[in-house]
Amino acid sequence: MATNAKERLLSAAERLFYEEGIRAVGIERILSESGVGRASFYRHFPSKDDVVVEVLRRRDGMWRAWLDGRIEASDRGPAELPLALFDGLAERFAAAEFRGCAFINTMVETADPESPAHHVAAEHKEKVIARLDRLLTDGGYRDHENLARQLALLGDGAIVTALREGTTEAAVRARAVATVLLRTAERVPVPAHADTV
Amino acid sequence: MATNAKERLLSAAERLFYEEGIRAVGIERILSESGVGRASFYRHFPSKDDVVVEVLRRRDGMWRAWLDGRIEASDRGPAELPLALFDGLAERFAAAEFRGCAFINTMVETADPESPAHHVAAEHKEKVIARLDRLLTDGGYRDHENLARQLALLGDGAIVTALREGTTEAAVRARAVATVLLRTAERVPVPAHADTV
DNA sequence: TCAGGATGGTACCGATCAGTTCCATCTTGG
DNA sequence: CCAAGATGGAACTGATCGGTACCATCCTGA
Repeated sequence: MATNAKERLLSAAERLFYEEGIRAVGIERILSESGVGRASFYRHFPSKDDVVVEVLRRRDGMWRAWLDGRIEASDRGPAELPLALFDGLAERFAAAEFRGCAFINTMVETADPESPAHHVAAEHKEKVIARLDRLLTDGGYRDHENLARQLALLGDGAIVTALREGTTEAAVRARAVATVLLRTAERVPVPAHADTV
Repeated sequence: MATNAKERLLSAAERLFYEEGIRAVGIERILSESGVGRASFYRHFPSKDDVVVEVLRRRDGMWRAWLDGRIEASDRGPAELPLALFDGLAERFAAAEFRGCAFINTMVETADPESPAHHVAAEHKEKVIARLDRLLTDGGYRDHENLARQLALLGDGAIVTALREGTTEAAVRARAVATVLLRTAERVPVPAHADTV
């Protein structure tokens, strides 16, 4: 192989889909920007829809690995570690290429909730919520599942708000709400060296 | 005029754009579903983009009128009247045709932040925030502008969450967060017959 | 060295896109 | 009652869509 055409296709498609939208990007664009021939494209993917799904799967993995990295790198204590999500979002919003959440965007663009792309996007969010749930459980929060879903809702709200405003303010705003939420939440008594929010 | 072709065009376009997305709906669909001739379409609108903008303007007016109605019809006291937003969202999420927020969807579909459609969508959100701000001011909240933006962020988060989940739960979740937010917010002392959150 | 597989390029397909033009018809105001 | 304007229908444009077929070339493993 010349230099892994499939990989070049996926990375070009991922960037273009995110920056301009799935429907807005034609096969031609993906081919020219990746330098891959038309025939090679259809040797690797049966159709454009399959590329969309595979791009989303990749991005799901990358995104959650990024979140894990932000959690590990955070100097917050266990009780306020969930706020690392919003610390990370603030960075993302500042990026020049920020164009919202690829998964929300996909669900908006792909109206059909039964489409494979919609499912992958929905599954991504559930995985993120599961991660937050673990974080909150470790932080000693009683109603961790409900809290996880509230934090995820706040995160998504921040993302669409940042897309509209074009600034990072939404992350700070959402984090402030999350902080109030965690402060007022019930926690189970932790045995030793407990830290507070 | 046969029976106001322009009105039929706009209402058909509004429904189709919302249900299936702007890019996904071609002129042909709008024509066949509205029963308007092709030539008549271009007599009323220079291009499809102009229809998009006018549809959004209409929807902006309708949406905020609906919000005002929900506020007026609410039996909540001044301090918790802002929660009427989430009461209303719960109803919207339950509707069969619910497909998220037309303005968020437009900003997602229309990648270019300088496009007229994007601007109309962004302005809509600012007007909603201004309405919430007035509500919070009347409710006696000190940091009303910040609170208004936090509630709007919660509302948008609830909408995209509801789009993903397909249930009304997100409205309840967001309202719970909003309730905590209002309960912990500082309020100016009100003279007489003050009511609490 | 040579064969086989992967590759990039191009021509092509039918369908659909937004937009233009022309025309027959219908409605309505004067 | 009739003229003027608004209308719906259809044919057409050039561009682009996703997808197929064919071909010359290049890289690599045996």
